Formats: sequence, C-alpha cells, structure tokens
Amino acid sequence: MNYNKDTSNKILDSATIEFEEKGYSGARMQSIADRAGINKALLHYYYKSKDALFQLIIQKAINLFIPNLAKSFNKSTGFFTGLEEFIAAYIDFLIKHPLIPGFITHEINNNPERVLNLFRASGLDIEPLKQKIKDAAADGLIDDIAPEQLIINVISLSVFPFVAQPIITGIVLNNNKAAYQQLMEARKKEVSKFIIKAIKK
Amino acid sequence: MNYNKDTSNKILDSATIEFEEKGYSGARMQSIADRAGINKALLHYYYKSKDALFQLIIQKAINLFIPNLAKSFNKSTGFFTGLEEFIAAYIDFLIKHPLIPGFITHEINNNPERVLNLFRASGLDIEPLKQKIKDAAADGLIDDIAPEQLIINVISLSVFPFVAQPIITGIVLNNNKAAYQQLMEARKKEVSKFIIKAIKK
DNA sequence: AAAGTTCTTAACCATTTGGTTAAATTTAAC
DNA sequence: GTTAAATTTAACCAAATGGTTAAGAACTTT
Repeated sequence: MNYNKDTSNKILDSATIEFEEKGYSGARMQSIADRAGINKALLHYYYKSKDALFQLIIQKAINLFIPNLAKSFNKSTGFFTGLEEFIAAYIDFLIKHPLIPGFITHEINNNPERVLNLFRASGLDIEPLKQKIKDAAADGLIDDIAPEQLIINVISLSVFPFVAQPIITGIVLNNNKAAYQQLMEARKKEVSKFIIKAIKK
Repeated sequence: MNYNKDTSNKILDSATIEFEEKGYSGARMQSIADRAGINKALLHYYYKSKDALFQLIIQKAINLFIPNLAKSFNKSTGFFTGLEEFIAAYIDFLIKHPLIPGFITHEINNNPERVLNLFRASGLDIEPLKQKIKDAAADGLIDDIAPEQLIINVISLSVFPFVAQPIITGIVLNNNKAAYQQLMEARKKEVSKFIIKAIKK
C-alpha cells in the first residue's frame, strides 16, 4: 500500500468541505470522491471509512477553532490591547474558515462526549483567563462582571455572525455578499471597541 | 381518512425534537415513530413523507425564531427600555426552545433559498429597526454605529450561547448544567446592561 | 522495457432507510 | 352490540449508501 500525498490532501480538502457543509449524516462518500476528482474505490483505498475520515476532519476543525486564548492574553501587553489583538486575529481566522463553527456546534449535538473530549484533548484551559478577568476587575480596570459572561460575550460577538452568515446576507443585507465581507472585516475592530466600552471603568 | 388530534400533535412534537437534534439528514422516521410511541405505518398515515413533516416543522421553528423586532420597538417606551424588554423576552423564548437556532442555521446551509423564503414569508422587515437606531444616534442617545453591526451584536449575544450550549456547559462550566441555566437566566438582564453601556452616549 | 505503483472501471454486496400494503385488532361512537 | 374509526402487525419494496473486489490501464521509477 503506497500513497500519493497530493491525492491524499486533495481528498482531505474535499472531505472537509463536504463535512462542513453537510454534516456527518448529510455528507456522501461519492460526493467527496467527485469533489476530489477521483472515484470511490480510490477514496476507500486512502481512507478506510467515512467515520475514519470524519474523525480526522473534526479533530482538525476543533484544533483550529480553539483559539489559544491563554497565549493571546499572556503577552506582556495590557488587558485591553490583548483583547483587541485576540479578537482581530480570531475574526481573521473565521473569515478564512467560516463553516467551522456551525460544523462543530452541529456535530456536538450528536455525540457530545466525543466532541468534548477532542476539545479537552487540545489542552484548552480557561481558568487562567477567568483569573485575568477577575484581576482586571480587582485592579479597577473594568466593571465587575462574571468572567463566564464576559468570555461568552467575546466569543458570541466574534463567532455568531459566521454561524448566521446566510441569514445576515439574505435578510439584513438584501443578498449583498460583498457587504457581508465588508461587515466582517469591519468587525475586527468594531467588536473590541464595543466590548471595551461596555466593560471599561 | 380520519385523524386524532392528540396523535397528530404527539407526532409533531416528536418530529420537532428529532429534527432539531439531528437535522433533516440525521433524523429517522422510525425514531420519530418511537418517540411518539406509535409505529411507522401510522406515522405515514398522518404525514405522507419525511419532507412534508420537515417543512411543517422548520416553518414553525422560523416563525418562532423571528422575534417580532418591530413590535418590541414600536412600543411607546424609550429606546433603551425597548431594548431591555426585547432581549429579556427573546432570551426567555430561547430558554424554552434552545435547539431552534442551531437547527435553522444548520438547515439553511443545505437549502439557503428555501429557508430564506420562509424567513421572508414571515413578513420580517428590519428597515424600521435600522431607522430607529439611526434616529437614536441622531438624537444623541447612542454613539454612532452601523445599524447592521448593532443588530448583529444584539442577536449574537442573545442567540449564540444556545447554539454553543454543550461547549459552554462542558468546557467553561465543567459540566455543571445547573450553572448553565443560571447563567442564561442572568443573561436576560446582563446582555442589555452590557449593550447599553457599550452604546450609550 | 521491466517492474512497481497509482488510479480507474464496473460490477457487486449488505445494510439502512423512506415508504407501502393488507389484514387483524383495539378503541370509541351510536 | 354493532358500526365505524384509529392503531398495530408484519411482511414487503425500491432506492440510496457505505464499502468491497478484481482486473486492467496509466503513470513513474529504475
């Protein structure tokens, strides 16, 4: 059994698109093969089952989705600067991978434990972040707010517009896709501005 | 062909749960029948196909999901009070129907036009809302902000925590489901407080 | 050009799944 | 208690789908 790396990557890319768009149960092996420009026999020659392929892809998606929160905030820069940098970088990533949040949130319903374990395996730990927020409040930098609420607010404002992209484009922006892209680009600064004004003392 | 309304509703409820949890392609007619405590033959006696059942349910979901934005804001109460009332009511609704947002955002990917048409058919029109925001800015009540950005922020902060419920409960709250419920309950006031501070002049 | 590797063709299999059918049985109505 | 309506049983069908197989064609490597 020998493999061509080009082919292998082509399959992985195709499968990523298929799974992210349709979800596990909606994805079709034939469709993945078609996207990759190969046939089903070769697809199974490279990846033994739909499930195996899915595992690889959702694992990758989660590892991309989990922002290295701690890293962004452990820089010596201040609280607000760290927040600004994190949000800009995170929205930038989401512009490149807009389907990942919807993919993960959908799949987590079918098998919460499996997906949560992938999250945990990525070494994510939000405790230091909670502490940073508490410290900022204790230092009088920001208002008192439950750290969990602030974290949820930051993630919501960054991520949700991508989960709701078709609705925003179709309803709020009268089908103007360029306007959507401009809006997301603007959010790289808009979101942190909004949050900082909301919490700054 | 005669129908028992109890049975018909029991099926509709079961199908709603099944579709919201699994999505169209993941939902199984057998599973819907099982949930309703009936058999497949009777299920098809009441609803002729999976597709027909799905149409009914996603239509209902959309009609619930679309908050009557205009209504909430057309009250004679002020801009901020209207905002507070809308957010509290909307989060309240989401606490009762937590799976609807994920359901809709997932299904809209498979058939954007069909789902968008259901949105449009509901008579939703956000133009008056955009105008209200512009007026509030012109009156010096709030900072200058693109109306679209503010609308997206309000919806994101209200809705996303429900789309991400398993992640929040599992990762942020160490699997404490009661803590999740408390957090959402608190958000009914927290979110509007956060937003108003962010925009108030 | 020989050998090994990568890929295609195309037929095939087993299972799942949406959907149907007809007879039998239970439940409610008169 | 008879009739009509609602539900079950269970067998069945066709299409879709994940996966397999074996033979051969095409491309690389040596």
